[in-house]
Amino acid sequence: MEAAATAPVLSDSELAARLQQHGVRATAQRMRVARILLATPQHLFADQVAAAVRRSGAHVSKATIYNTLHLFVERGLVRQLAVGSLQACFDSNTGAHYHFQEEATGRLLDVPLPDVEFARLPEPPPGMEVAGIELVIRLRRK
Amino acid sequence: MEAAATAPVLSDSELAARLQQHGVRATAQRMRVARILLATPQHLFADQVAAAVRRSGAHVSKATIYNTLHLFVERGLVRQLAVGSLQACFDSNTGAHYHFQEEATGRLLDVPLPDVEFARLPEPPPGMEVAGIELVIRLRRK
DNA sequence: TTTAGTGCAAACACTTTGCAAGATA
DNA sequence: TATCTTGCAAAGTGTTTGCACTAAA
Repeated sequence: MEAAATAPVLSDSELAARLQQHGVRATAQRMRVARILLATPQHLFADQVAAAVRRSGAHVSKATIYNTLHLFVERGLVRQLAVGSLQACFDSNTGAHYHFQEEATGRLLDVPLPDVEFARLPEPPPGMEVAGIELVIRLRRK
Repeated sequence: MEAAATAPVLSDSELAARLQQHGVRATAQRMRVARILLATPQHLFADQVAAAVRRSGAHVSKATIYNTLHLFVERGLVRQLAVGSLQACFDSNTGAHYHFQEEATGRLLDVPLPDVEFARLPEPPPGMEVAGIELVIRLRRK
């Protein structure tokens, strides 16, 4: 087992504190989303968040799911990714990191920042600077 | 000027040959799409292809645009990218390469393969191997 | 009591599909 | 002729919006 080191599970009060730190009021619905997405590092599509909330016994409307996810993105609680599928994917690991992606399933796995090192990177065009680097290593079954 | 080296413009007969080489029959509609997308390296959304075709004086239906683009992808004439926006982007540079992306506009620029070099890459999970590496360097105005 | 948040349904944008008509080998 | 290709319109997805209702500061 190595999960303990990489998947801290946050309690409700820790989650509420986290929302407040980011200027997000901890309403009941937002807490339900936070429990799914923020309590542990996750990569989920909006509909997966909705399904997980429903599975947990509550109902949160589609509009509120999207409102909440966008608010979380805006306040830096979550990062929005564009990977392969045409759905928006929400990543609750907000630290800098990269991804593996299984070709067959689309599933994402985190790659910690120090596992990648660049020996050379291109010069940005004049007047531009690097704002971030997105790296996806696509995987296939051997 | 350096465009000449990186943006070869293909003639109709060269385009037709290219389609045939990939087992794609060169119908009138497919040639119209090929002229837009394949004659020169491009990153275009489906609707941009449709608009460009229309602008060139012809009409090709939405269904045929999509049919053609998917056929091109399937036959390796074009690569489909998922970048930022939730639209499918079609890249007629099929060689291995990476991308710059301007944050503000979403515009893509090619980064030639040799401009990036990795000093370290993560070990794929057991049973998996690397199928490809997607790298997007996001740019902002300095 | 004033502002912020929620939920429904309708609207939207992009993509795919079914099928009849047309083009090609 | 048999097959492939096209185009229209309709249906599907995923996402966003308008607006009345509710909850919170």
